[in-house]
Amino acid sequence: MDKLILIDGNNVIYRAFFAMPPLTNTAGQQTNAVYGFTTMLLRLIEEHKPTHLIVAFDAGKVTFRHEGYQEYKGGRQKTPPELSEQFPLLKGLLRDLGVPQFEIENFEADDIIGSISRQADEAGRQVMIVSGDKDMLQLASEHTTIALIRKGVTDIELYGPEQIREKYDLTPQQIIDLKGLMGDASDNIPGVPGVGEKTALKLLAQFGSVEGVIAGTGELKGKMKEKLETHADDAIMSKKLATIYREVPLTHSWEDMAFHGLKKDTAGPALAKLEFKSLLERLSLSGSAPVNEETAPKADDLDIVIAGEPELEELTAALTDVKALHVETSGENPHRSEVIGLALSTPQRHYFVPFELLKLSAAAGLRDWLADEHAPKNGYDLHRTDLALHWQGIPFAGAAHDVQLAAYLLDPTEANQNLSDLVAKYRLPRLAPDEEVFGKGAKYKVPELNILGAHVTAKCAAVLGLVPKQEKDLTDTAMSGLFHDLEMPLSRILADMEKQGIVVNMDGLKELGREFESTISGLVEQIYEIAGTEFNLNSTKQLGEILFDKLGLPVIKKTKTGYSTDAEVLEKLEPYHEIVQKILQYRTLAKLQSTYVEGLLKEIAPSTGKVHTFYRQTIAATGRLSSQFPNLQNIPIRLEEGRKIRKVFVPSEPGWSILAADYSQIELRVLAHISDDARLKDAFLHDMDIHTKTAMDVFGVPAEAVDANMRRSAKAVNFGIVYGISDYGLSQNLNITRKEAGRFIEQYFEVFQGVRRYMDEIVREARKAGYVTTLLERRRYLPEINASNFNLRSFAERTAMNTPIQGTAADIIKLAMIHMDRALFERKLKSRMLLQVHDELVFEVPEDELETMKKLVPEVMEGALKLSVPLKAEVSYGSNWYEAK
DNA sequence: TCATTCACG
DNA sequence: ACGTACGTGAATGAG
Repeated sequence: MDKLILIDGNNVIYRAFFAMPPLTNTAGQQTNAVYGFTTMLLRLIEEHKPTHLIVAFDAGKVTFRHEGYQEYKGGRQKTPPELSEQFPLLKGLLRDLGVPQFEIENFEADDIIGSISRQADEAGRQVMIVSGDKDMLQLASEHTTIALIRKGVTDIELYGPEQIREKYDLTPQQIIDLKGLMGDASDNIPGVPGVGEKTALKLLAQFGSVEGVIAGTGELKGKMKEKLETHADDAIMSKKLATIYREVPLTHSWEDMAFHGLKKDTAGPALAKLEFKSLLERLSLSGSAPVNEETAPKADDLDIVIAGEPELEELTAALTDVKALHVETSGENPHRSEVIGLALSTPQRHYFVPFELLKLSAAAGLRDWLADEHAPKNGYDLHRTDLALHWQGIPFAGAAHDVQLAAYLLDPTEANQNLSDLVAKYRLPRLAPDEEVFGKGAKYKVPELNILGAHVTAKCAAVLGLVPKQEKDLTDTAMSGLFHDLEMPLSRILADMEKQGIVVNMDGLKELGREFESTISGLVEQIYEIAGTEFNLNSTKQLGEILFDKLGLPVIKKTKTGYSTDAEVLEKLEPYHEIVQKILQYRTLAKLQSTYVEGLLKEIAPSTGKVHTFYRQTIAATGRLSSQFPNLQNIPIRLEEGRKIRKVFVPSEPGWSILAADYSQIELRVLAHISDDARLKDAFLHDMDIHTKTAMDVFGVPAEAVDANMRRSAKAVNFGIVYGISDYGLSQNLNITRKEAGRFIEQYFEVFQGVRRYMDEIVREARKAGYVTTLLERRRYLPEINASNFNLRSFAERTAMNTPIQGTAADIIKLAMIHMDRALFERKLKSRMLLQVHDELVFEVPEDELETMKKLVPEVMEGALKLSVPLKAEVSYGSNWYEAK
């Protein structure tokens, strides 16, 4: 049998507040009303075992009652702040207990209860209404009992229609008439002056209702008759005000009110947080959820201190207890960010420190803590934090657990791992997304202090909740070592490299720009002349019209939006028209000019004369880094014109050199290791030219018979193998038919059978486990590996083949960077690591360290990880990056 | 904001 | 039959 309990939340918490002694928790927050409410609630649940349960709250300042009577509830005292502070605590606790709560804008709790009970009544359901308000008695019926709270919170008296008749000799409906006559001082309902409970009951016994009394005043006499006649209207209005509105539009269903028992997993921590130890024991939850330092604080009941100068002292004393830090910064580029403020979370309290405060001498202790590498910090994107603080002159060290970085390892393909998404993923209390608080794009605006402080502390508290959960997940997925010993240490090294930056010779770059400019303008002129018209050369649409409509060149390829005009298409069109080659040249130079000359000039920091890139450690699904603002991982090298750009990257001190070292064929060496292919391993053990060797084996010819074309094909096949080969892809790359490409692949696998075995095995493994891993256990999930859609599945299969290779190579160079950083430190070398380009490390080196570094760098890189084939690193140096080739 | 193109490993 | 090579970031035009 269903049983619904409806609790008048506002009324009960109010009574609890006055009934309980002023209990406070260790943080000084008063919790007596919440405690009293909870005691009553738990008792109700135990005794009555409801299947459905609702706590209703008032919502909105103006209720429909005010529309008729301005003074309604006007006489009521303002809610004491000690009580209003406890509302969010109660609401948060109810959520964690698993008790549904309703609020409906502009209606009071009793109207919600009246309306729900009417519907339940009509459905013949058993209902119990809990309140301290006698008005509720009007809702009693055959199925509905009213539990009136008398004294304290647990002393309740049950009223059905029967009990109401016994006590008052009235029907439930007549309760309204009773109030209409006697009024209610607490609600400022006037009633009839001089009529109290006794008189009212007597009158109702005689006339039945307010209307009956008014109609029957003729039968009365003296003072009573006079009062009733002059206040007849008041009585009618009072009755109206006392009538509970039972037609509130309800959007909630019966299922929404279902109560499935206390949510043990969240109830324990929530009660522990409020320090309700006796309730914990009563529910025997204390064992399952001890007061836990890492327990996530609830977003809406944080104990927040917005620090001003006086609070800095308390905060400084609390620093040893800080479990999380969040520094709020603006903008995408951390080298140009403003620091808005920072939040610190201790298990008890959360502090928000506006940035201005951090610069005061009173904040010296806090700054020392920030700079202390032995003071561990948990946070979100601490790498960014480090940089933003650095440029404000505040050193940062001691990153221990970065939740963004951990989330990346746990699922590197999950895009946009912002804090509020992470919090939702781990089912922690909701955290407002930044856009909600700051606005997006051009509308970005820092809100007023209280909103800002609440949000930034909520982010910090979210970190606090995420850390233990992620640590467990990292351990469960065998990535704890990868996280703590590789990615976390690397993030500090990256920050150092970025702060250091690399000098760009501005004059040299401008000169290069002028050279490009003169060639470009010449080309543009010629192209317009040949085309017979001027148009926007950068518009693929306009260019397509010129080439294919006006000049009638054959359409090779189409895009979603029209003609394709990419380099591959243009190269095929070259024989048809002289304009094509000029367009290709223009494209090359325009790219260099806009991206590398103009783009790079914009990124030179005036204060340092350097470019400071930002390596992102949480973007690439394979574990590689990416580089932004500017991207220094795609500086031209393949074509001589573009390669000249590298001449402007120079050492920061006179007499120093740029030294670059790159891994030779690292991906194919990794493949040799993980596939354990005998021939491939043999080739690397003898340090052969791998593409020539592949050509020899695939075509079955001796070394001297391998011509340039054969080597080119073999090279393409090797690339294809690393990418997860398909005949179609190879045919595109080599410009041959799919059949021919297929034959190449088949021949390759005939010779390199270990590679074939690996490719089959890794796909099978991915299908079974749902993910693939690198040598260092870096993981990538491939949910589409079992898709029925051919394209999706094929893509996932190629990814399964490629990720362990590309990812292991990424692991290796990351290890090398950590070893290199350590080596430079231990040997007290002045040389600096500046850049990483996937398989290459770039340093600036003083003259007297050149010989040391020429040996040390390749040694460290080659020794980063022991494989079954040797790793090989080649070093070169010069007066700039171009010369280091 | 999306699509196209092109720079890199 | 299906119709793409793997991983990135920046500039530009179009809607």
